[in-house]
Amino acid sequence: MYKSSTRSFPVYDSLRQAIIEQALKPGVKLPEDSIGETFSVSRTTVRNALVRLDAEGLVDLQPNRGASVAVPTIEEAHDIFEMRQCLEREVIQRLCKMDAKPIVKALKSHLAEEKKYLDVDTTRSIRLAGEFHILLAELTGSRILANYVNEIVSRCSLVLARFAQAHSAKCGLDEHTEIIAAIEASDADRATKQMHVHLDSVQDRALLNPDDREKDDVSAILARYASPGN
Amino acid sequence: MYKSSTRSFPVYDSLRQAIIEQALKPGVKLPEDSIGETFSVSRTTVRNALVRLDAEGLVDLQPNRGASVAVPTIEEAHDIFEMRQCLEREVIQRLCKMDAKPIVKALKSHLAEEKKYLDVDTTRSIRLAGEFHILLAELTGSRILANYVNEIVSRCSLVLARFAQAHSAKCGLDEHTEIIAAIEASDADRATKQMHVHLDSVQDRALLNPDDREKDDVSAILARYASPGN
DNA sequence: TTTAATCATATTGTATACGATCAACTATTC
DNA sequence: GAATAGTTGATCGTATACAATATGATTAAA
Repeated sequence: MYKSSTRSFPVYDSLRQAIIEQALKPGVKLPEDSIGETFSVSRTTVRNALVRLDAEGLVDLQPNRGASVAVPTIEEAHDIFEMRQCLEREVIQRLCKMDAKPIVKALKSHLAEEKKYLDVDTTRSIRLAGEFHILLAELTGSRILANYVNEIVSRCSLVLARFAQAHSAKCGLDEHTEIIAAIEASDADRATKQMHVHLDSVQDRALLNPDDREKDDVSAILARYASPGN
Repeated sequence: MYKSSTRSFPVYDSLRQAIIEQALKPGVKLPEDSIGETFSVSRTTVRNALVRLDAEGLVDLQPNRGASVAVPTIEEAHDIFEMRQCLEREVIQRLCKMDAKPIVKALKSHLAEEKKYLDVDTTRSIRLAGEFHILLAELTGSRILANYVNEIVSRCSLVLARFAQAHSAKCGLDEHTEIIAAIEASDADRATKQMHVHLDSVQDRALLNPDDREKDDVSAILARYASPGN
């Protein structure tokens, strides 16, 4: 959908990757000037990339205020996870209606990669875990579905950056294994349930955590300091 | 998600509407210069709008070739309809878990509008029929889900523009009525089935129509003329 | 000391300019 | 007459320039 032959594509791609890998945290300002300097392009080009990222929901572009990494609210966070459940359920159900053989082959190959970098390269490991889900979606053969899953997985990273404590490195590799097994057996119900459980565990890490909700809520933080003693 | 206080918003919005209402048909070129003239803005501003529309899949933006209204392939058309089934199923299932009263009220009010303009203002009638589905999605309270439905409904218009013969004016008003009734009864299964049937009928109008597939395929058209007699 | 107002600086919004690319047309050659 | 090469006009990609807006600091007044 986005053609890579333009100068704005590398800018878009780098920013996107940085946001997903949480190098750029929610709320961080993204000034056109400085980004342009680091990539040696003009603001026009940077702006192009930012508009796209805004359309994808990774960046918040406010008139006259510039761009910043999107800061999902807790409500949006829930919506995003629900949406992800919906989309990935669809993925699983489609895959289970297809010929399992080539699908399982591709998935196992990916799983091997995941195993390889587990406990070795954390950043890469997390990226691969996300790409497992994108691969699943691509294997359905539906470009549109794959795009949506790609987008929603990215936004989940944003939610995790905002609300989750620390990344569990062992980010569900066993669960990925079980999902593959269920697909191999063409057992749609089991696969769906496995996926549901898997995504729930990711979500729980982020959201079943009432304290974090107040992370940036100034009044809530101050309330803790305003003890009766003062 | 898109702030309306910029000069590019009206351009974006008008183009979008024109594409949805099929005034701008698939494949039509969208030169930055002439669009800029009609809106009295510079190419920079037009380009901004086009990038957004490209991200939404309504416009195809090719490097050095400019923008044109997207021309969905038959495969994409199927993907889009399947995706729509998936999303709207989710909408219905969420609505059936909620308090039916305010939902049904809003829906019936919209339905009255639909009835009002049926056989009176075709363009408006078609638009209202689409907006019924967007309203359904908005009533779930999930902004993300509503956005996705909005996008996919727009893309369905594109598919219809590309493949369907003529618009049936009575675009499923009865079916809308039945869906509301099922929601009113909080009967998720019935509502889901109704929605499925409804969307299938829309899709059939477009795609169960093997001739159209070859509409622009020159060799296929010529093949019909190259009878054995020649 | 606090509040309000003013100014300076930084950053964005938009237009314009110029180089690059593409598409169509013409002219030349075989 | 067909094919290729060269040319021209239109359109796009990107940088730059200037106006408009926001932000933060400084000063003046209460």
